[in-house]
Amino acid sequence: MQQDPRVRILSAAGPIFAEKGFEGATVREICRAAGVNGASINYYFGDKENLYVETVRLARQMRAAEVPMPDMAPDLPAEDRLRLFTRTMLRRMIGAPETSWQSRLMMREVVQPSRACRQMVEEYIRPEFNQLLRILDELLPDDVPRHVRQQIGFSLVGQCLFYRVARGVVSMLITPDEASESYTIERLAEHITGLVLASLGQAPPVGSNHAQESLQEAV
Amino acid sequence: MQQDPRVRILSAAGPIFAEKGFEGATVREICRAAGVNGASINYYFGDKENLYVETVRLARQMRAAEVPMPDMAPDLPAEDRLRLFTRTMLRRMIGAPETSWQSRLMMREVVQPSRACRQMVEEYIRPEFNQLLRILDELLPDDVPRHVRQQIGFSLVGQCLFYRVARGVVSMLITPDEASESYTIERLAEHITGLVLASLGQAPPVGSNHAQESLQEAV
Amino acid sequence: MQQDPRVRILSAAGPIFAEKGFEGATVREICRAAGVNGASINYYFGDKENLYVETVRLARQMRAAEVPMPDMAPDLPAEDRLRLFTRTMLRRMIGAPETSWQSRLMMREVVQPSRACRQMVEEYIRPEFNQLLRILDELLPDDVPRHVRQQIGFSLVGQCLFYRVARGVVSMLITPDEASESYTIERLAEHITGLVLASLGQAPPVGSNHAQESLQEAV
Amino acid sequence: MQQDPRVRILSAAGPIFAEKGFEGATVREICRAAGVNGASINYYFGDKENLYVETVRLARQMRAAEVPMPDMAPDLPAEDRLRLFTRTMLRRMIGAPETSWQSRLMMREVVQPSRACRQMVEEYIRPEFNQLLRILDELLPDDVPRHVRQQIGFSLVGQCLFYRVARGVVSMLITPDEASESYTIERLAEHITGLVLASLGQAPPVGSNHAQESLQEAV
DNA sequence: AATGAATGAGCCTTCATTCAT
DNA sequence: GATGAATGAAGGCTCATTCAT
Repeated sequence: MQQDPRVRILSAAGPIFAEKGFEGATVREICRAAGVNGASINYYFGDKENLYVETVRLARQMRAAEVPMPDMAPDLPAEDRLRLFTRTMLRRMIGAPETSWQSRLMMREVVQPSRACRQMVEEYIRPEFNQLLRILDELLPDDVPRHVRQQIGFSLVGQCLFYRVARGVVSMLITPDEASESYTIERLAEHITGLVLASLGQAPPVGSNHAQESLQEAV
Repeated sequence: MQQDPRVRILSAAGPIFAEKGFEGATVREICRAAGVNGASINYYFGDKENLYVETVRLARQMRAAEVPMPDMAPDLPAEDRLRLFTRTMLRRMIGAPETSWQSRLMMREVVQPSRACRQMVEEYIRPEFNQLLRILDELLPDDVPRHVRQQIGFSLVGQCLFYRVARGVVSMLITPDEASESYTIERLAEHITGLVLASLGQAPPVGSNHAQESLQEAV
Repeated sequence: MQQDPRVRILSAAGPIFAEKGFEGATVREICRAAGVNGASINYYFGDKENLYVETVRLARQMRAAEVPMPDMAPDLPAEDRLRLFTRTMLRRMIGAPETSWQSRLMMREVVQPSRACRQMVEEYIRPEFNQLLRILDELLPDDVPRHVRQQIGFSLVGQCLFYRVARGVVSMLITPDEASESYTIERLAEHITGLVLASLGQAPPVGSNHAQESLQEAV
Repeated sequence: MQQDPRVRILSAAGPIFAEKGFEGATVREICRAAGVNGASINYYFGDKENLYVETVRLARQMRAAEVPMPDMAPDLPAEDRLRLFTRTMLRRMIGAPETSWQSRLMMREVVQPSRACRQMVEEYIRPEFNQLLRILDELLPDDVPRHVRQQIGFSLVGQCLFYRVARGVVSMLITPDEASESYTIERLAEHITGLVLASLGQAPPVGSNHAQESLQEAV
């Protein structure tokens, strides 16, 4: 199928590193899954750590390509752009379980940064965080200091990240019914965006529109 | 010094497991650090995994003991109790760097649950999450559905967790000056509590009081 | 029950050594089975090897006591005494599976002699072999040389031993029905005694009386 | 010298397993004796047990190759074929002391069967036992039941086996002079064959021809 | 006298890596 | 360029034994 051994190795390494971590994964296992010779990793990537870094890079690229941050028309209201941003983040975090190894692997890097982290931050996280800050700029008065804008951004990102990072714990704290009913990407995006906008005075308080929510659902 | 070998092993294992994870840590390394015989782990704990579980348990106990959730007077306004809750969480997350292995280890369990996670959730996380929900009950109308209350709770917890989980990434996105100036536990607690309360309509919008903030700082 | 720890250890060690051999058995296992402290073996017997030697000695003593070579009235025909001898050997070898650990352990010593073997030969095997030789003396002309008498004795003993030593192989070569039907102690004793006596001209040829056998069975 | 590491390992493992058994032997020891890396056994054989099974298989093959059961001309009298059979068995058991590890190892399997035993029985022992039964068929009336034929076969095999299995004990019961004089392979084969044939009525009683024996010896 | 705690040596196995081809 | 064979180092764990009490 895929004939470039480099790509085959990377594709095989991704899910394995994501599931077992750098230490837990073995080169043998990866080589077997990739259908290549046991010495190939050292041949193509030098050593295991280098392969790991490259795999993280690939994960980032695939994630950005598969779930790109949508082009946001400049005339779109900032509230809607914030909603789009949140929904995209959540999609990356908890959507598409069959390819979720990418976000899972990147999560590992965020939680325990290795050599692969710096690059991921500079080429992926910082640009998108700046994009988020630009959206917030339109929702905030000009004299709000920089660190406050950052922290609001972190608040939004943190809420999204939570459902990826603490997935296991969340599933212990809620019922399966609640999970399938109220913890979908759409619902969570709505909640998080609504909470942040409400905190900025740009939306009604959270909890005040539950009746309407129910009403909407009924429609 | 410490004479109980069990305790010495656990104390030595904590930072090592926290830093390198279960797979990355070796029993030899832990034994050397604890100054005990190489067979002691198997003697006292049966095997490595059991030691790991016990270490996670100890981490939870130490964390809960060092930074206990303060007793909250029933007559204290719910806003203040929410502020206390947030501040305590943040203290546990990012305070006391010399003992931060406990939270780091627990973070690992949250991110990648093992056998040790279930117990941690039941004995530590769920009770405190319920405490948070009770505080929110007082801040929300009665007809707000359960899942909304949960999600508001997760929003608050997620923001706190973020500064622990994404600590490395945050430090790449902000300057050291910003970190020491505006990312203290107090400031972050104020921000997060303010954001959540504002989103509930119980506090002025975030960003609206920056002038007062600057004023206070000047004093 | 048994209060002498030495005896308890020996009784526990017997079946374990018999089943797993010296290397395969562990002192922990023996101590647990005996219900004594893990250091008891070293305390009472010095080391594991010494315990093994003592266990072999005990096995010999128990075997001789439980299945003693019957007193043979001097007026009993030599043929009958030979039959008795053979039956006793077979009983020790393959009878009473619940207590057969003794013969099993002694078998190990015969096959791979250790320090415990010499004594077992002198105090147990040689006297009984001499007893066998005296029976044969009565069945053989005076001028048969000593080595022939020995070899006839070895032939008889070897046939008995075979069903213990090669028990596993025999059970693969015959059917379970054959085993329970024709490989009982009685049948085998009859066969072996008959074969030896026939070879000495003191009994009809083996295979010549099968009709009578069947006849007897029918009765 | 020998360049195939597999063969070197097997050759080194044979004597060690034969002497110390599966448990007693260590892979380190075998690797050192074979002059190969300590990981080679796992590399070539998977694990220690597999090496053991392969070593037993090799022992069987070498033994069969070194002392093959001779082709027996169909016109050769059954008595002579029985004599040949016995002599070959004894040669394998106690001949060629310098390569006796093969028979010793096989003895271990007979006495305490492991996973390697079944194969040894099916590919080696059963075919030759059947060969023996066919010889006996010619010496016995047709109406002798199957189990009697088997037991006569076991009687012959058991006598041969005895001198291997109980080698140590035999050497304690007889004098060195007797051993070198009357316990040679030839003499023992003659004795055992003679005893079995006599028991079938196909030869003069054992002990009746001692004079002729002495006479023959004198020639 | 007898034992619970503790230990050093050694076990088999797996690992990422190297090297001759 | 690419690989199958082979390896040194280290892994977790079990063992018989010791020693202070």
